[in-house]
Amino acid sequence: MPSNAFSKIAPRQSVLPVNEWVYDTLCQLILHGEFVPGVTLTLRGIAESLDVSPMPVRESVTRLIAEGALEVSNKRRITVSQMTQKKFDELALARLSLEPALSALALPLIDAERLKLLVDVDSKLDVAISTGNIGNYIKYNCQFHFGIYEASPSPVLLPIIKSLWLRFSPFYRIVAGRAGTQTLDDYHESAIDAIKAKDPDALAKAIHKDIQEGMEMLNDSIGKQ
Amino acid sequence: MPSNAFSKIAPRQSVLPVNEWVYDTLCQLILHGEFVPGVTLTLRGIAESLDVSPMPVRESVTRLIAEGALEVSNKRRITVSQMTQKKFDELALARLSLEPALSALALPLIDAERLKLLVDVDSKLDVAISTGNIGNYIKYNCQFHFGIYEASPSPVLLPIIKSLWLRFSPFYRIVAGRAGTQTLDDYHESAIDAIKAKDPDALAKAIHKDIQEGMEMLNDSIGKQ
DNA sequence: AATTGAGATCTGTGATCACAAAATTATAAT
DNA sequence: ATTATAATTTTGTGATCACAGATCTCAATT
Repeated sequence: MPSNAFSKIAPRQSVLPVNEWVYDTLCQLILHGEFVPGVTLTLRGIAESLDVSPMPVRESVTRLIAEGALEVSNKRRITVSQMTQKKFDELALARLSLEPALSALALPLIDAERLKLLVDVDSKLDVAISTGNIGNYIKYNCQFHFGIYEASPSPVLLPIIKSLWLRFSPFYRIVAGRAGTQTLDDYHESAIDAIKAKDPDALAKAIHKDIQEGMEMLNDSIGKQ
Repeated sequence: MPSNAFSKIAPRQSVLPVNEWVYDTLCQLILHGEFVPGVTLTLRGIAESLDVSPMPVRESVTRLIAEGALEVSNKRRITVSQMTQKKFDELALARLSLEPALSALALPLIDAERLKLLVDVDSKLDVAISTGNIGNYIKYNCQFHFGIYEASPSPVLLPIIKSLWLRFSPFYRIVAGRAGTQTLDDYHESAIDAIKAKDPDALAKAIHKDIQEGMEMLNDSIGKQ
């Protein structure tokens, strides 16, 4: 029997093509930190866990490898990407270069409804911090950032930024899980203020600071995974 | 009979896995401007042109779609990505943010041999400009830039930058082909000078200017493809 | 000449099989 | 008990088939 990658996945209901549903599901699992860096996955194992045939899994995994979320090891074994100092530095550089810029582009497209959503997500994030719920912290932090970015239907920047998140999220989860939420802070307030003030530069700066603080916190833990 | 995507491809000799050979081949064709934006491709057509089975083509095309080089249209038809103003602006932003930075990172790793190669490629590029050989211009311009970037084995920045090039290269070829080489300039000299002087900031600035000039030249042609 | 529509063909997606290389387990030898 | 070796299973890759939806062909009709 093929090794099980995970279990207890919500069954497919949507009318999306199977491979897209598989891809989205795997993305969510990765972004929310459900995959441990270094763990090896198998096509048949994922297929069984998701109750689909190996074929659409193969296509999704190929995509995720292209996006750097998964890696194919030495002798063709699929693994969840591990963090290295070099990768980390480049991820930080790319995030700091692109995410503040996209925030500024997206700001004019954030309407009242989306702002409300962001405020709501941020309050849930505060709850997650104070109650020590790492899983929710990861999830709501992701939702907050992409809640801003996705206001702009960016055909280039958004997929690239998503690929950056796919790369560091597994590592993020491990580190945050070990350190606990007491080391985490919420730098999103100034971002919300900037959105309310409709000030793109201020938003870019707030996101920049948020990323920098977060990545600095992570930086000490590289190699100690 | 399936439609032929192209013809006259060098047969496979290498010992790479078939899918990687197919991927590399398609990348080169795209980067060198052999694919016309908007053209639809078919898995079976590519497979026949490359004399391989459809399976490895499928995998390669999936990768290229994930990287934005190809697109799957409205009703699942594979096409070479077309340029839009929004895409173009984001590509320019991303290139200007990442490529100068990677240049600076790579500079300390450029040895004498690589410098010699860069000088050589640049002189070939000058010949291509003066003789009006667009194809060679595209090729050597690509080789010059990646000749710098690849000095640093960057696990994150390099693949992302490659994906940026895959997205604009088909468009680049069309525009350059219509305008002719008389509108093209060679801004690589100051980059070479900066490398010789081992001055990362100067190299970053030179690459920045090179990208800016090139993208500005392209900007007027959007939508007139 | 332009339009329509039925039949044929092509295309992406998913399923299944085959296979060699790798990994795991079982067995034997010291 | 530990190591060496043989047998078995698992895994990614490639090939082939099935199929529904899209596309194309081309004659019939207006």
